Amino acid sequence: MKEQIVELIRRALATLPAGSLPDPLPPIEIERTRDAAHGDFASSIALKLARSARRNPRELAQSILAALPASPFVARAEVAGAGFINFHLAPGAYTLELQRILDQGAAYGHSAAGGGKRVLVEFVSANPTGPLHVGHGRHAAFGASLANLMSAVGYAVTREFYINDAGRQVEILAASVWLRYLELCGETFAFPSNGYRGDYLRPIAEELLKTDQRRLHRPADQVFSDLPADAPAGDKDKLIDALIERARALLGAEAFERVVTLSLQRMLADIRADLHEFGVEFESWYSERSFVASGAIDGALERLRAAGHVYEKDGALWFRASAFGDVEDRVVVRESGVKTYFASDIAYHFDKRARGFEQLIDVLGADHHGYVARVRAGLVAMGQPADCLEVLLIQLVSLYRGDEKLAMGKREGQFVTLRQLRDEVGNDAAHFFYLMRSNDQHLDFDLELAKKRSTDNPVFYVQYAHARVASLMKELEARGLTYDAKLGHGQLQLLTTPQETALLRSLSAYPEVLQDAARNRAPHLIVHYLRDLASDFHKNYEANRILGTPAELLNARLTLALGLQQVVRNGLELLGVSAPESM
RNA sequence: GCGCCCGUAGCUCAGUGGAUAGAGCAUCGGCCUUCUAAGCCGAGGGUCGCAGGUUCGAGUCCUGCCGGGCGCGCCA
Repeated sequence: MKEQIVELIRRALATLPAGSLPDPLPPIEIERTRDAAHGDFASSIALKLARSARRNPRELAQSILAALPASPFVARAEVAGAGFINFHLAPGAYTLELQRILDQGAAYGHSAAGGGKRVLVEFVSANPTGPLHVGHGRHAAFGASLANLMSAVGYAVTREFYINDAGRQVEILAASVWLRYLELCGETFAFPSNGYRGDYLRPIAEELLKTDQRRLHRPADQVFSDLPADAPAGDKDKLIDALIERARALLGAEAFERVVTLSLQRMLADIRADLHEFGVEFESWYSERSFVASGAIDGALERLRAAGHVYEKDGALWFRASAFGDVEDRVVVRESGVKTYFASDIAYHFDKRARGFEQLIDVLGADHHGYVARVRAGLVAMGQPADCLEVLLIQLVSLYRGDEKLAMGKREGQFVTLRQLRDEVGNDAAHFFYLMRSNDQHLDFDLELAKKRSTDNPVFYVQYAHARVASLMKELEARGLTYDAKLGHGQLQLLTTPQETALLRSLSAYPEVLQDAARNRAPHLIVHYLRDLASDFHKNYEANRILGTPAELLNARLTLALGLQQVVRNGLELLGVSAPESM
């Protein structure tokens, strides 16, 4: 709809004398007006062109207006204010859009604007060392919805979960499981503060006891003898490293690896199940372990070395990140010869490009912001364009129960899991609430509100609009009537009340909202739109009775209701929220 | 100290450089014979943190300051 108005202006401009306008022309932009007195759409093109054309804006607007081709969609256009051109649409333009909604159904609002560009959206990528918590839930909801959005506007999207199953944390995980196993064998000791202390490891330890019986049992004094002291007096890092070494020595490398593998498998299975239950799916689960094993990291480092972007200092190998926009250089190979996580991350991001993805989107926690510049530096050093990587940082989530803020410190070990949250408020409310705010805004998640069955609760309010239409159709049937689509579509000119007009206008904005939301990586715009749309519907529902009116009006109004229902369903789908038939 | 994010109504937040800055909640006042009152109608409520600058036009862009959050490892 918007595009049609833009096209009219484009054609009008083309008829103006060539020398009077800048070349090339700036993009023609029109926007929905805030004030109905200004019509439906407004363009400030004359204001923007006035300077370079050295003409008075209003006068320029007048000549554009005069050159505007006639269109059945535009009732009238006029110059207003400082030089705006306001377009008042013919009612037929909106009813035509309503027909388009019902013709296109689930595809309404979708476009090919993305041109099939291959985009990799990486999100969640939680360490497989514990269950997902409420913060991960926001990442999951956001990443999934963003991927849906970009897919809807024509990008070829792949969702990827990067499994951090390599490195020291994995060994800490295995050591932690083994210690729980030793407890099951009757040993008692102080659990190291840097281990994974959550109860979620106990079932894995129990499984280990079943499969291996007591073969991995070693007395606690043997395990802990001559180990560094734990924090706060000692060094918790040294302790855990020594403990890992001790476990390897006492069990043998092979047995320890088995504990690693078992632990990883169980943790990952839990994460996958959790996300699946949440309705979040990934096309790609990319294992760091196998990536490391493929030699890709050495390859990347070699590439950097060949290009002269690394140097040795203090026995370590440094990447010259400061030459590519980072604030300082970064270590890629430690003095010990062990590669840093950063080295594997450079390689990983390069690998994404090598797999043919043009645009890389990382959804990360806001605490990773310091990481963005160095990863981009790595990509640029490897010959990739700086803007191929886009990092979207997600701010923290705070849980509330009404006014009471819930403590969620990981330190206290009492973090709330995504599963607990889902169990309490349900998947729909979780998705919706996670997506209500912009990603760069802290999110206050009110559990009480999310469960409410009333208008205060936005997810309920929106779903209720959908259910109300379904209920309407049921009541229609109960009264022995049927919806006559043909009659309805032919009588849309009867939709003339202020509420109907407002609803028609709002509905027609959906494709524009999708474009905006996708372009700005902002699923929350869909949430706000749906809330407003639902409000327009409820107002109309109260003001204009549908059942009991003459057949022409009845079917016209049903058509509008069904169009609303379709758009609500489409929007909720993008958010990962269900559209119930009854509530 | 350096870096990133945030600062808009009592609260939580929208607001691709456009016209008189919006929504929900909360508060106050109304509306059920009639399709779900799980709803609707109305009212009050603003120095867009402060100060400069760019622009025909700034909540939006630039600079400086103030306040809040987060991060600054040869951890991952």
